[in-house]
Amino acid sequence: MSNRLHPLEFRHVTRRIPQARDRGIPDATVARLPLYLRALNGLAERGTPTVSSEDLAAAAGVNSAKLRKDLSHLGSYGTRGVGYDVQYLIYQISRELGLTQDWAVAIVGVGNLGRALANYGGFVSRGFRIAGLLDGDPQVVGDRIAGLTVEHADELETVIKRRGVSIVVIATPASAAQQVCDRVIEAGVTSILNFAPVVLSVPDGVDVRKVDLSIELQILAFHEQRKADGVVM
Amino acid sequence: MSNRLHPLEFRHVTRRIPQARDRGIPDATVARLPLYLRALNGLAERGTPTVSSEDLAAAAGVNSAKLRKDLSHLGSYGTRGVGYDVQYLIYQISRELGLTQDWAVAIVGVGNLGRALANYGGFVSRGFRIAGLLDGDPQVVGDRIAGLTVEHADELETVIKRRGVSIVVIATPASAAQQVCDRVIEAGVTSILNFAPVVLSVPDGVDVRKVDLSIELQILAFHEQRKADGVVM
DNA sequence: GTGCCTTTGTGAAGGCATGCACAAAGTCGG
DNA sequence: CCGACTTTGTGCATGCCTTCACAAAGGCAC
Repeated sequence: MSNRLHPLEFRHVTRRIPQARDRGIPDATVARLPLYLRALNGLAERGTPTVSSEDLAAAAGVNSAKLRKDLSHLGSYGTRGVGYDVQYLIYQISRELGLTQDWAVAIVGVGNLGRALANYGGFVSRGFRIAGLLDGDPQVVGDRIAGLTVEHADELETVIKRRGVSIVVIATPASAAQQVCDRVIEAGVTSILNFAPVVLSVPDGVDVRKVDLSIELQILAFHEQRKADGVVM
Repeated sequence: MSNRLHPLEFRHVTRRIPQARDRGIPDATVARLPLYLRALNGLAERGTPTVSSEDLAAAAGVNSAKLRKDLSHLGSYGTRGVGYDVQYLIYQISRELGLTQDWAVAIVGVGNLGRALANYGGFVSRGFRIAGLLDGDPQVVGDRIAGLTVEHADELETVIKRRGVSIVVIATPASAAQQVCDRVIEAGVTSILNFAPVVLSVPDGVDVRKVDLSIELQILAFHEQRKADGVVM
């Protein structure tokens, strides 16, 4: 028996690596940029011309040093003694996040959640255009939702290729999710937002983000129980 | 990701206190427990009696060492050479998360998202009971959704107190969220799941978790843009 | 131009999470 | 009852993230 490293032990290392070759922005930072963007848009609406890291941090609910470090990854866009120009920073963050371009999104699965997503204003207002709604249920196909007609899931590949869809939202039941996932990847999609309560298995190079509504509630329940147990708060 | 401190409050640290007979389970672990639970339920349905950390980790999509370390925080529930008893582990994790008790949840805001949440099966099946649906729009009040009648938001305090609601889901427009938040806290609620795109300001001792659908899309767009820019993957 | 005041950008330290590697512990066939 | 085998639980090293603290930079008043 060898006590050296097994040469084949990198099966589980296939995870996406944040790797710093270019301007490698830390994942934690990327996840907060949308937060800053939202706060900035709020300030812009009120006509605020500039904002300090302290104030912006408060509006976004983070520590100001963290905010400054996050922004420093994008470049040096602040002015010492003054703060950040709101409009300019909005543009820079948007550009970094890729929101200055138009993204075509398809939603697969038009149940309650799919409908809610289709009608959700937060997408359209940020450069995401819903280019297709698809469902496997003939009962639902043909419905008009948010200005779009629901198409049959058979059309998935066609819709993706014809309309240049690059991001797919999976809002199907758990049982259909992996199959849909495989098909959209086969059709060339490499970014997936998954609402189905399953772990999707995907090849390298494909990004999957998962939103699980019940997990959040379970985490809350954990903390709520802690409080009730008489733990010193 | 969690109840963050307000930037101006970090002098008097009232942070989560790990002391007290220290069963202090790391936040990162708590966030994964629901994942393990789901994987275990899948195994239980197929009648699997025991599972190794390797297999369970694969089903949950995590590293097996991480899984073992996570579980070790709950206690020593595995058997060396064999693995974990599926049913027993389900029970232990459920208990730790507080899912063995019944949680009354109220959903405020019955738009598209609120309706989707009310109909979402993942809640009920995990010990969460929807005890109230409320909305400020008289047009919506009286609608029957998921077996419940929508009540007017004026009833918020009454509903919370009479029905023992301990977790509130805010699915209102951004403009109403803070007001709803203040009211439910005043009524004694200390756990809030917020879908409105605003940073809620709450006193210490109140847990807020936030789900923002558009943030996830923006993070995907960031990575998608990176790929398109010809970055080496 | 000078000096003061504000605020950024970042070096450094500490904390937390991750994943490897292995000893300890338990099973199982014979 | 024993020895081989499997798998857990964990010490440890590593790296990322957060936060503090401060020097450097720029604005502004005069």
